[in-house]
Amino acid sequence: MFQNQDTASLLKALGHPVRLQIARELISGEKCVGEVENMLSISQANTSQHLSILKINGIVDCVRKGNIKCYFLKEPGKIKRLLAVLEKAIQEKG
Amino acid sequence: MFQNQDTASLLKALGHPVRLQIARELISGEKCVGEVENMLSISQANTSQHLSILKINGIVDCVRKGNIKCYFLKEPGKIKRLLAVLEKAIQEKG
DNA sequence: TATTTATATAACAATATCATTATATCCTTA
DNA sequence: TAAGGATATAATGATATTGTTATATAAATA
Repeated sequence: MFQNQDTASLLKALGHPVRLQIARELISGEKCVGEVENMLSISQANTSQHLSILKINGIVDCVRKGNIKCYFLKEPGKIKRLLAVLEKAIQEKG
Repeated sequence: MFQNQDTASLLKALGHPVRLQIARELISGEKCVGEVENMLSISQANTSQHLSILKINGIVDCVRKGNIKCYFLKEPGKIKRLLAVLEKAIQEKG
């Protein structure tokens, strides 16, 4: 059972509609907290909390730029591939 | 984008170490409840509950064979691809 | 230095998930 | 049709997750 717990944690982190959507939005490039907040129409606090979970699980990282903080996918290629596989699976299911 | 909820549900279903391990074991072929139970060393009831969650989320299906019930991956190719992508992502992370 | 803007954290109530125990159901066979 | 094996379900308590509200921190600027 190699890295089973790590893999499960990664899946779990992405297994929430808000966090999955954030990951999707970040494919097109880094976004600051306020942008994510507006795109998903959720509260500032909740946005920050979900971003924190994504960061803890190694999915995103962030960099401060003066007053704001920009979040970005740590490994965009991998996330892109993962989402592509998933989309295909889901589409063919319906 | 509207498959977002479905995709998140799929990820969530696989985002538990026991269920992820079950999915992995089923790659090599169908297994009955008792076999899964023994392989993972968890209780019968818990095994059944996790299998039920996997089934509800369209990841596995089952067929009764007399006294026993065999569970199998509904779309082995897709699960295999998904896990392959994940494994690669995890391995390169460490 | 005081104010403003952007983000993070704490506290909390509501709900969900989890594993366990006990019991029920389904199928086979005697 | 009764008994036994295999699986499912119900009930439950413990823990985790979620979103909200309120507050704190950090950086820019007045």
